Amino acid sequence: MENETTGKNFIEQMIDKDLAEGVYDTVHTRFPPEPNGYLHIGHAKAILLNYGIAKKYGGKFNLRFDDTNPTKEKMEFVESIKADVQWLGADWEDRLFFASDYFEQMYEAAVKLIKKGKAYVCDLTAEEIREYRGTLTEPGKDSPYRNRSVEENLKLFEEMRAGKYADGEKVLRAKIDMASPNINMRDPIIYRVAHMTHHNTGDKWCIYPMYDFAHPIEDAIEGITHSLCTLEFEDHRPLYDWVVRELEYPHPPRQIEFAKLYLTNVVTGKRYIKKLVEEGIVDGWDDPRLVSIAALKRRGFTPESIRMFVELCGISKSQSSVDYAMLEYCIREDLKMKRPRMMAVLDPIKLVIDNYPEGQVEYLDAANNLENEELGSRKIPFCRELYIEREDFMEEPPKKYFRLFPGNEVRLMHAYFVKCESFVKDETGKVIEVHCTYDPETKAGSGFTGRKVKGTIHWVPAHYAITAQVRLYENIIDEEKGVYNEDGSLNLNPNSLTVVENAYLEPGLADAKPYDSFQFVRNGFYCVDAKDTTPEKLVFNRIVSLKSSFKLPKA
RNA sequence: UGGGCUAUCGCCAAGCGGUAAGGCACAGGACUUUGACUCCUGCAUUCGCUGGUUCGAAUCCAGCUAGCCCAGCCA
Repeated sequence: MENETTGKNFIEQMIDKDLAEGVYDTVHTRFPPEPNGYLHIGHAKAILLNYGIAKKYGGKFNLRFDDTNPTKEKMEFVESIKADVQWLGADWEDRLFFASDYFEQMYEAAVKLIKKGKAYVCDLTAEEIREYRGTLTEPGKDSPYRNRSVEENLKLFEEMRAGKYADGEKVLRAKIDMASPNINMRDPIIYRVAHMTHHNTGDKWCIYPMYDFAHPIEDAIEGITHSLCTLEFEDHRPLYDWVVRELEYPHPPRQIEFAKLYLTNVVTGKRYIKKLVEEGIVDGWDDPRLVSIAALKRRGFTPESIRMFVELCGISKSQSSVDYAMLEYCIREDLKMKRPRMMAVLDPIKLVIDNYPEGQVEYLDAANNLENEELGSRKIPFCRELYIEREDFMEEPPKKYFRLFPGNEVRLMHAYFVKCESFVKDETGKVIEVHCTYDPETKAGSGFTGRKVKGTIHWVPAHYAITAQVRLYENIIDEEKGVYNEDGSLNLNPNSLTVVENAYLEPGLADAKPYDSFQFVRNGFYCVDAKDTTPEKLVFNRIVSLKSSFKLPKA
C-alpha cells in the first residue's frame, strides 16, 4: 500500500536517491554554527534534522564551529553552543571541529585556484567592488585586476598572508562571471585581510576565508555527504558546487536547503533579543520568556519536548510559521505522564471545615500521578483550615459553575466532599473565608458512591503549607498584534511576567530541587528555577498552563 | 522579460496522473479524585488563479498572481 517514499521528507527522499544511484554510499551530516551568539528554538530544527538523518541512515554527525570571521566570534559562545547541542541530545561523539583548524588547507586550496587561473588578487576598495558588481538587474563589469598573471597573484596572495597589506587593501576573488544573473557568481571574494586575533588560531593568520569559499571545503574535508542549510543559501549553491568542482574533491558534498523554523508570537531575532537583554527588559539570554535553548531549559522544557516539536513541525521548503500552541502541546504531552501532580494554591482564600475537629490532623493518601504508578504516592496532611484557590469560590455563580458556592458540594481533591455553608467578607466586601461542613463517609478511596459532585477543587493545609515565589510567563508580545509593529519595532507585552510572591504549596514540595518539574493541579506545569532558587526561597517558573474549557466570566 | 525559491484546512504537513493522510487549533459528546488527561464525533466536493493535455490532474504543460531570498571584504 505505502510506497517507499511515504512518510519521508524531501531531504530523505533525495538521500534515498543518492544512495540508490551510488552517488554516496554513506550519510554524513553536520551542524555548523558560527559561535557568535546563543542558540534558539530555530537552531534546534537544524541540529535535530542533521543529527536525526545521520542516525536514521546509520551515518555520522559532526559539530563544527564555522569560525571564519574573528570579528564576531567568542569562545563564550562555543561553550554555550556545545552545552545546548548536547542538551538536545545530538551526539557528535568525537567529531567536534573548528573551521579555523582547516585554515592551512583552505590557504592551499586558494593557491590551487590561483594556479588554475581561477582566482585573482583584487586591489579595488570595498566601495569600488560594490560598484563593479552591478545591480540585481544590471550585469557587473570586470575588475581591472582580473587578468593579473598567476605568478603575480601567487606573490600577492603570499604577501597578504605575510601581513604586508592593511585590512581592506586587497582581497582574493574567484574568477567566475561578472555578468552572471546570480550575484554570488560575480567574482565573489574568497579571502579578506583582517588583522585580528582569532579565538582559536590567535595571531597566526591575518587573512580569513569567506563563508562561500570555506564552507564547501570544510564539508569536503570532513567527508560530509549532505550539507543541509537554510533557504537563503539556495543562491549560493552554484558557488558551493563551483568550489568543490574546481578544487577537484573526489566525493563532493551536496548542499540541500530547507525552510527555517519560525514560531508565531515569539522574538527570535538576535538583534531584538540583544536589545531586550541590554535594556534590562529580560534578565539575560536565558530569561524564561525567550525561546533560546538556554531559556527553554531554564523554564523547564525538556529535550524530549523540543524533539517532539521539531518532528511534528516537519521539513519542507515553504516559508512557514508554526503556531506556538504546538510547542505548548509538546511540553504538556511530555510532562503529563512523567511528572507528579501536586496541589498549589496561587491565589489563596481560607476554607474552614466547621465540623472537622480542631487540632485534628490526618494524612491522606494521594497518588503522585494517576496514570503513572511508578511515580508512587505521598501523604498530605489534612486539617480543619485549608487554603483553596480564590477562583474556586463564587458568591453568585454563573451558569455551569461547578465549584464552591453557597449550598453547593464539591470534592476536595484526594479528600472529602465539603458543602459550603457560609462565607465571611471583610469591610471592603472581599470574601476572606469560606465555611463548609464535610462528610466523613466521602473520603477519597473509600468507595463511596452515595452521591456525586460535579466539581473537584484543590487545596493546601493552612498550617502545613509552604510558600514559594511563582512566576507566570506569557509570550512577550501582544497576541493580537504579533511580535512586531508595522514600523518594525517590537511590540512588548508588559504583562508578560506575573510574579506571585506567596503561593501556598503542599508540604511535599519543600524538597523540590532546581529543574524539578511538576503539574500543579489546574494551574499548569511548573519547574524550579535553577538560577534564583536558594535554600531560603523556592522559585517556580510556569512552563505552560493547562488547557481549560471553563472560563470565569470577566468581572 | 534580473536571478533563485515557494504556494494543499486558522497553523504545520503528506501527496509524486487514479479520484485530498496525519498533527496542532477549534467545536460537540462520554468519562473523571484536576472543567486536565483519556475516549469518541465533527472539521478542504477541494489543492493561489486561468486555460490546456488526459477516460481521469493537487499531481503533466502554458500563462498569470502572491509571498520569501539575493547587490557584506557577515554566516
